[in-house]
Amino acid sequence: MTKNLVIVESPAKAKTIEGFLGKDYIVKSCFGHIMDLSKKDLGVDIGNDFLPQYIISPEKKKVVNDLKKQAKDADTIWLASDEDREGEAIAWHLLKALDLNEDRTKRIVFHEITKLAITEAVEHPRKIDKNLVNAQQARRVLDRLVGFELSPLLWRKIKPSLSAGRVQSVAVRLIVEREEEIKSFIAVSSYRVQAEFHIIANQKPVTITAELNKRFNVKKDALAFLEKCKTAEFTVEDVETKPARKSPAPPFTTSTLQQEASRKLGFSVSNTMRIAQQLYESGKITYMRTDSVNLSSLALSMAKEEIKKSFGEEYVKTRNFTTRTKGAQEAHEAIRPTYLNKKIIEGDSSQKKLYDLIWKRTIASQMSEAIVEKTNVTIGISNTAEKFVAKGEVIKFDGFLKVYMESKDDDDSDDQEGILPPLTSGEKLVPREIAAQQKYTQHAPRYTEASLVKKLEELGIGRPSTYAPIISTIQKRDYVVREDRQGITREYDLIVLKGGKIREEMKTENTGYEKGKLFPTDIGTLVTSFLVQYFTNILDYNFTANVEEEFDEIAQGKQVWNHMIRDFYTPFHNQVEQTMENSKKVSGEKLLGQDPQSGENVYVKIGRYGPMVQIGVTDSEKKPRFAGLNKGQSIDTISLEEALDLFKLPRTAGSFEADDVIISVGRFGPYIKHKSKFYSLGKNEDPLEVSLERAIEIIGEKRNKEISKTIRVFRENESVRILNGRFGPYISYNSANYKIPKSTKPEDLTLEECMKIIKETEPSKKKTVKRKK
DNA sequence: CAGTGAGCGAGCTTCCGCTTGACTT
Repeated sequence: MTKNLVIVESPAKAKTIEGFLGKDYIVKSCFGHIMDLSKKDLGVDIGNDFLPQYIISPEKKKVVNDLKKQAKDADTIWLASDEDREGEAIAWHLLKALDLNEDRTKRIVFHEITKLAITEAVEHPRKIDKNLVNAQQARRVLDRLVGFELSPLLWRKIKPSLSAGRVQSVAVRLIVEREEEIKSFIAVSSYRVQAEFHIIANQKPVTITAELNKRFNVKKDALAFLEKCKTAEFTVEDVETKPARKSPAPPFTTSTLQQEASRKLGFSVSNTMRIAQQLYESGKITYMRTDSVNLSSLALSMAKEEIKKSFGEEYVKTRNFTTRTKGAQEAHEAIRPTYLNKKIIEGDSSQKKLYDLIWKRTIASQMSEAIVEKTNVTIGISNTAEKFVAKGEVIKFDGFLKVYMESKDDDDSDDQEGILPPLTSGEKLVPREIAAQQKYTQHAPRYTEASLVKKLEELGIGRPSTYAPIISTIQKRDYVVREDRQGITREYDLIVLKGGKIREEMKTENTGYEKGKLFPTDIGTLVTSFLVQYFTNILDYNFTANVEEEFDEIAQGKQVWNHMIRDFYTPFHNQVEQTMENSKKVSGEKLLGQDPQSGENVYVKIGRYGPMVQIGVTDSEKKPRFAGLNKGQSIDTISLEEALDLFKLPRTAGSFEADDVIISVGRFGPYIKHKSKFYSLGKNEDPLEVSLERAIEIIGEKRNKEISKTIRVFRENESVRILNGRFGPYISYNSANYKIPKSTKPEDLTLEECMKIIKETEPSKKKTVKRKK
């Protein structure tokens, strides 16, 4: 009989801890939350003081039953879920779901997985903190009420299946408003003047680049300035050097890891988390969902050791970072390598890269500051008051920079500050070239997945475990798309003074090119403007921060959780009802123009299935015609001509093998239909232009592919085929697929054997293909 | 997988935060 059962949230953690505790302890995991609000109705009994209707989550039934059995055999049950609001609730749910006796149940917490931390935790058990549990209930109930009252409102007023919530709606709002800001942005230009001076230092020619301390708004002024420069003398007026220090960034949290992996490695947020999970499960890094920048004392001493060994004593400077993040709960350590003396790990290339990043960041965080010397040289111009300024930076001691430097989001800073040669006051300089370049102001950057996470974290919205899911939810709901967009070329002036002559040039640059950025869709924009209009309070960027303060008061026992919920819900529910009654259905309808053929109005709007064009009106005798917008089109930007083009499909390209070849665009893009078979059209094919010849070619290509993937067909029964697919050979029969046992060679199968496999195999439960349409 | 958008109107959709597997044919 086991004396002690310890329950933690993560199975990987369970494995490690079991090693620390010895044979009297068995450690199991509950895989996160085991109970949740019922999904039928609201799951909250409004009339009964907001009593939550908990059920054991269906996918956790097995886990709970297993734990129940283990608990029966144990003398003492140790609830060791994480030390935060959600963890406390998990402990409480375990108590309830496992039907535990409170006298032999103990609650323990630790935020480092070290033997010392765990044995200490076991020595200091406590009771479940009911206040903290109540704070979690308030959080959970509030989210449910907001989500399950706002979403149905959207179904009625905009379109079915839409969703809204405390977190996702604000995330979308950020992207929508950034786009609006960009749309109304007007780039203004000014002329930046740079001079190149050549001097001889240590018998070597060196170029110094200096920038004028003033920009000219108009070309005329830039020209006038260069004209003056023709005859001017340039003198070094001042050389100022001052030392500066640079400090390393704190160790990784989930959010900063996602940002750096995106900037330095180009990983998407979900990719980063998947790889981090693999590293965690194989024991290479600590837990990857954390908001803490704290390192354990063990980690600090390991870092010290490693830095001393690899770089020398003078590079060591251990420090404790404190979090500045709103609402951080710090149940875990920062993300770090488990063993800091392990510089390189086994694994695939992405694992190696991510590990390397984590190792460097962790080590650098415990290294000395870098000492730099900054130099500012002011160069006077004899016939005008403006000055040229040259900036230099010299690293005197590299410190942590030896290992790691954090990247910035805007990496297009073109002022490279290098080393300046020694200059003295009064020294005369001769310019080799002075150039005035027309520079345009930039709009605020669009969000990337990672910079959105950064912003959400700043606002205290979302948690380490939810950043990646938020990003995918708002894309799944079609509120936001992640895309690359082509830029446009723009002309700019370049005026160069060289050899006593001024030359003017018109040059072009590419601007506005976007890679992997988040753009709002028509639906995202419409839903956001609806919610902002009627639920300004919920969509407020500070809403989460404000309710978090109240949750904290509940956790401290200063407020009763369902009172807080009542104070929120009463006006909120009233708002919902008012909106349901008073607001009209919104579709974002816009009149594009008239159809030249019929003279009828052409509208674009959001329909039941998304953005569409409509010719004519519904209440006229003639039925209106409809067409859905294609991918990449927007009701905001589509032209009348493009809209009318959508009605040219489907079209018949001609006849092939006595059947029509029909070309159209469906949910998955443009396609060819022939003999009730579908053939996708590639990116480079225009469905309006594709000829019959090309269509036949595409049909032929697909047929050839089919043949090459066929391993065997039976003449006696052509509906049974052995095919080669993504996951290896399989049997296809009546549009259902069957696995081939590993022991048999697919090419040797007889028809009888195939039929036997088909009969014996349970028709595999069809994956519920419920998709957003 | 692949045009659907009223008319009649069933029954469905939805939140956030904890955790990993299942196993694609």
